[in-house]
Formats: sequence, structure tokens, C-alpha cells
Amino acid sequence: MQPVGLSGARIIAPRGRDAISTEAETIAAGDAQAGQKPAASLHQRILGEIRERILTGEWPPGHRIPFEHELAASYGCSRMTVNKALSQLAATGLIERRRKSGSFVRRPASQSAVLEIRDIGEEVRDLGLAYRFEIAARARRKATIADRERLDLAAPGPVLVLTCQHFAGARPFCLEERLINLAAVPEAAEADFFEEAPGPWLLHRVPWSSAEHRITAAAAEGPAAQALRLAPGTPCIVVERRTWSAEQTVTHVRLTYPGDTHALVARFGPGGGG
Amino acid sequence: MQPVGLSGARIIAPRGRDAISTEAETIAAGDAQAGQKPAASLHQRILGEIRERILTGEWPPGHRIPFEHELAASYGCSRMTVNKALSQLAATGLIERRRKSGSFVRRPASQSAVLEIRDIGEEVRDLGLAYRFEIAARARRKATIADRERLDLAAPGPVLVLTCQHFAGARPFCLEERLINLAAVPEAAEADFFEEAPGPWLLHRVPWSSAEHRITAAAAEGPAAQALRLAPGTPCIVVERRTWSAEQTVTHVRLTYPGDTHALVARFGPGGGG
DNA sequence: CAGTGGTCTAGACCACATA
DNA sequence: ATGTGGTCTAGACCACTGA
Repeated sequence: MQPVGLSGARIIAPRGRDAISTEAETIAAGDAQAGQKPAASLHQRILGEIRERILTGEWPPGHRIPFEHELAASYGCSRMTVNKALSQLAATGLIERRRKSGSFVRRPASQSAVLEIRDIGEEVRDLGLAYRFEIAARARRKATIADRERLDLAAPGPVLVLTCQHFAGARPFCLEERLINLAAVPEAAEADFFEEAPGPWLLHRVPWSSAEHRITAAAAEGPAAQALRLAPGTPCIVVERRTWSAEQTVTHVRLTYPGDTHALVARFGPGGGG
Repeated sequence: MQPVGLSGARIIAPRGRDAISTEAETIAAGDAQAGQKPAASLHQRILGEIRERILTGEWPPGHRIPFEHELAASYGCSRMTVNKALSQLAATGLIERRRKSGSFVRRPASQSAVLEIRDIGEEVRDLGLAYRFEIAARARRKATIADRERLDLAAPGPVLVLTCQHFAGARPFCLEERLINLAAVPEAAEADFFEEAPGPWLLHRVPWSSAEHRITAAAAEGPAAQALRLAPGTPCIVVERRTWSAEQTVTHVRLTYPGDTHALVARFGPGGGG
């Protein structure tokens, strides 16, 4: 963690990048990234060194980072290379760039966490348990008012209602209550969801999607409690997800996990990206 | 949403980018981004048009995107400009790049959600309610084994233990149980947390941080139930966060929210970054 | 008005994976 | 061996914006 003087560590690069490669990597070795990554490319190294200064507090929030042309001179590289590093830092939220003024270290406004909602089957298997699922109920109907609300539909249309139980070994792992917009995914009407659970089935068929998640806690009640084999009143994590694809709502799913067994874990590298 | 033929929309750019600017923007107008953003810069426009093809399913997962030099020729720009767009698409996880093979549309493997854990005070005020907090307990002690586990500390050291109640109007909003590593933040020992709650206080003093979040559901018990004025057994969302700064654990906090009142909401643009 | 970041170019060399 | 993406350059013009 000893600092490499930014203005001090001047690297001479007569032409091309290979001229600096050996020397630069020697200097960078086990430094910028706290000894983790070799930081192969120059812009990566620049990024790492600046990030380190911010993370250690050497450059506190509000501090003005050297101008692009200054950094370019310091590192003996072109401005584009510096720009690539700074742009990425700005994209991840670590710095803020203002024309005419320069680039500044941002104050971390809010904590954000990147939650990865993985495939349930994979998750269970990763725990070293046998995975199994079961379609407990299946119905096709014209969207009720409640359905339309869940799917954010303007007009009523055909929907598929599914209840699916996921098991880890012999024990229930998760209860899935799903609504599929058949206007968006007509093929779902004929799917049997025997090989593939509805989640992965959709994931493999619907091109790309954005989603909105809502996480709450609720007490297990009646049928849900029975499906999860929990005493009524047991606290559960409920994850509700609404998925869009190309401006159309595809599905709404409510996943209920026993709260004492299950936890959602999220890591956060300052900015969510890098 | 009508497709602009990628190979068809050839734009002649004799030299400099201004030569294409008017023409290009006319072509791009209200097209690539579904008529939302002007897509000022060329690499942004390229990115948008490719993303649109992926999102609509025109280019399904596994599809090979035109090579950089092909796109460069199509758009009549340099390879770097195309590269910028493709790199960004790769960074957000929409495509995957392989040397020698090309760039491919990725199959969305897992849903990831960006959870924004906001400042509690701000959150309450945004709801239009009066915010107030209260330090209910405060103690300084040598880290117990449990403390060391929560803070991931190798050796015992001084810690500050805080219990803080957050109110929305007259009603309890959240219970905060916090542990601060005084080796990392010695100033905390003298802080009174009268003006500023421990969360923002740390946020303003500790440079930058990464964190690990753990979200579970639990039943309100004894003192916690009393603090939140809940009947024992009421399901609650529990958010635990461990925060590092420069290789040192700074704090561990457990936030307990009444589960029926509170929900964590996360939006997700495919990839988390964009 | 001066200076910053934003963008773009027309080359170039390299590592690397694949055919 | 071939061709891809990865990286970098040494310029350039522009828009914006703060002094």
C-alpha cells in the first residue's frame, strides 16, 4: 500500500506501448490493486492507482484529480488512454467529471448493493443438495384485475398462472407463484415445464429483459406455509419480480423463502460495476 | 422500432465527425432509442442500435455481432469508435467478446438487481414524514468474540456499540444495531451522534468503502420488538451490512424494518451498469 | 474568453484463440 | 497461420462552462 508517487512515477514511453510494458509492470506489480491483479494494460493501471488513492482516503471526496493532460504527461501516454481510465471511474460513480473544472472525487451518496438473483436450481446444487421442482398448480385464464395489476397490463388478456415448488433434498426450498403474460409469450401456453422450471424456461426463450424487484418479509400463511412446511407465522423473505422485454411485461413472480434458512447476499464494489 | 438496416445505413464520412453529424443525427432521430434519447455521440448511437437489436430479440443470444471493422465500415467511422460501443456493451454484460471469433450476444445467465440502500433520514423525508432518530444505547468495549465475528476482526480491539432508533413521524421506522471498529475510526469514540446519525456520520468521514449485504427475514423478538413497537413474532426484514475501507473493517450494522411496512426495491437495467 | 472534458481519427502493434 | 479483439498514439475539433 505504499504510494507510488503519481507525479514521481514518470514513465518514459518513446513510442508504442511495448516500450513501457516491462518497466511499467515492474513498477505496478503488487501495488495499485493491493497485490491482486497485474493490471496488464496501462489504462487499467491508471484506473487502479487512482481508485486506490480514493479508497485509502489519500484523495478525499471533493478532491480534484489531476487534469487529463497532466496525467497523460505523468504517465507518458496519450490523453485518450487517461480518458479511458477516467471515463470508467466516472461510470462506476467514483469520480465526477465537470467541463472546465476538472474531475472530482465523489462523495458516496448512498450505499448500493448488487444482488444477484440466481437460478434456483443452480443455487440448490451449489449447496451440494439434490434439486427437484414440481408444478403444483397451473391454470390459464383471462387476466383478472389483480393479475393486471401484478403484470402492469393496460388491457385484459390471457395469462398463465403457475405455482411451483422447489426442493433442496427432501425439504422445500422455495415457493414460486408466477404469472405469465401470454400475449408476450404465447409459446408458454403449450409448455409443460417438465424438464425446465418456468424461470429458466422463460430465461432461455425471452430475449433480454429488465426487471423490478421488491423484497419484503411476510409471515407464512395457509397454503404457502403448507407448501413450505412451515408453522404459520414463520417469517419468510418474499422476492417479487416483474420482468419486461421490449416494452412488454413478460412475467411476474413471487418467490417465498423460509426466512431463517435463506439469505440474500450482495457484494458491492464501490459503484456496482468494476 | 422499425429496423435501420445495419449494413444498409451506410454513412459517408469523408473526414472529421462533423461531416456526418447532421446527416447521422437525422437518420438516428427517434429510432435507435425508441424515440427517447437523441444519442448525441456516434459511439452512443452505435451502442443504442445494437442494444435495441438484442433487446427486441432480433439478435438472439448466441448471435454473432458484426466484426468491429465491419461495423466501422457500415457506420463510416474508425474502429476505435465502434470499439468504445462494444466494450461498453461487454462491460454491461449484454455481449461477450472472444478473440478471433467475434462478439456474441450473451444469454442472460442470472438476474441481478441493484439495490440502493439509501440514507434512512432521506428515505423517511421522501415519504413526506418527519424524521427523527435517537441513540438508545451506547457503549465502548473490547471486542467480544461475537463482535469480532461481526466485524471480521483477527485480533480483539476497542469497539463502539450503538443502538439507534429511527422514527418516521411518531412511529418507529427502523432499528439500527451498529458496531464500529475504533481501530479504523478512532474519532467515533468522541462523536456524540446528536446532529448526525451514525450511518451518515461514517459516510461523511470514512473515505470510500465496499460492503457486503445480507438480507434475511426474522421474527421481531424481545427488545427489538419493543423498540419497533411490534407484537413479538411479527416478520421483519433484516439488512446486515459489513463495510470495509482500505482493507479494514469499519463497521457492521444490522437494520431491522417492520416487514409489512417496508420493502426494498431494486431496479435492473440488463447488466446493472448502463 | 480560456480551458476542460467529449469525441473522433487513421493508423499501428500485439496477444491470443481458433481453424 | 490467420484474423480477431485489445490497446495505444498524436494529433484534432467541438461544446460547454465556469471564471
